[in-house]
Amino acid sequence: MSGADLRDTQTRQVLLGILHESTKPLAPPEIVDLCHKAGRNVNKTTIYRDLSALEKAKIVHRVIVSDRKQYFELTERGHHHHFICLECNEVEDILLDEIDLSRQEVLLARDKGFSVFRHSLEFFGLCKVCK
Amino acid sequence: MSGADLRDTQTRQVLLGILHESTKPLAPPEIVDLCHKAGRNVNKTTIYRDLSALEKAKIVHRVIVSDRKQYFELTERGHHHHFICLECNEVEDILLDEIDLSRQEVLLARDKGFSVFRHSLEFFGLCKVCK
DNA sequence: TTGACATAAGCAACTAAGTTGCTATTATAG
DNA sequence: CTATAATAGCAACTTAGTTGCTTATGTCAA
Repeated sequence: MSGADLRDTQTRQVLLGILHESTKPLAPPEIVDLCHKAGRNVNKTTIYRDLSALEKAKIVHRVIVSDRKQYFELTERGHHHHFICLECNEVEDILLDEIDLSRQEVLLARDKGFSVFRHSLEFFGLCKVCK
Repeated sequence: MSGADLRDTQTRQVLLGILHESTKPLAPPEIVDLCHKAGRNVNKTTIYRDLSALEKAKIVHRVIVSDRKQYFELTERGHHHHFICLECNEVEDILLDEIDLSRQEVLLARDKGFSVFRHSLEFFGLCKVCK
């Protein structure tokens, strides 16, 4: 599956279909819900394990955007940042080409001795609808 | 208490003492633990409610830095960013004076119609000890 | 095409964070 | 010192996420 050592199962087809159709990162419980709505009665354990497998295969990656929840989105969507509405908790992708934070990662490695793998930048506030 | 409409209770003294001595944001369960170690057998509900009260009074503020946990730190510490070690989960404060993300907040407001209150920037990787 | 077998899915039980309703306690103004 | 409003504690709950184990299924070789 997608070149990786993964089986092409029905659950994963549904899962990836859902992620493809989504314009924002999704939390595992949301995905479970959407699977049910799509007529596939999947167990949450499966979703967690599938997401981990897909993450390992770099098809999906983890974003930390809000309290107590992990969100996932397609890797192919590329690196970007997020806006989170504090009222409705909607997450919107944000592209900031003017800011190059990878430079900061290099500096952190040099000055602090960290190995920096990734960063995450989120803006919090109210969206058009909620404000 | 501190000008706000808050009582000066023993629990809050201990809580603020702990936050003052910490060089990194702390999660409520950690704070409960530290209270116990400091000889104050406080209930977690109290800590959650106190932190909310202190947040409302702007003495403390919430940072979202990792999966499933909320971290708190003193507001007076000023705005900064974080480095999170993926191995030991330690959080280290980071000051990046070269980057001014408040400009981005203005742009988001103008281009997207968001009211942006704050942002959060985290770098993930391995710390000196773990790598 | 079939069968073996490794991978994946499901189920149940669990951990841990965080919340809520209610009662008991305590800081503080008078 | 007392009244009372704020705070603390307790127990029960919700929800995210995990783990061990059994059952089902996709895939490869014969």
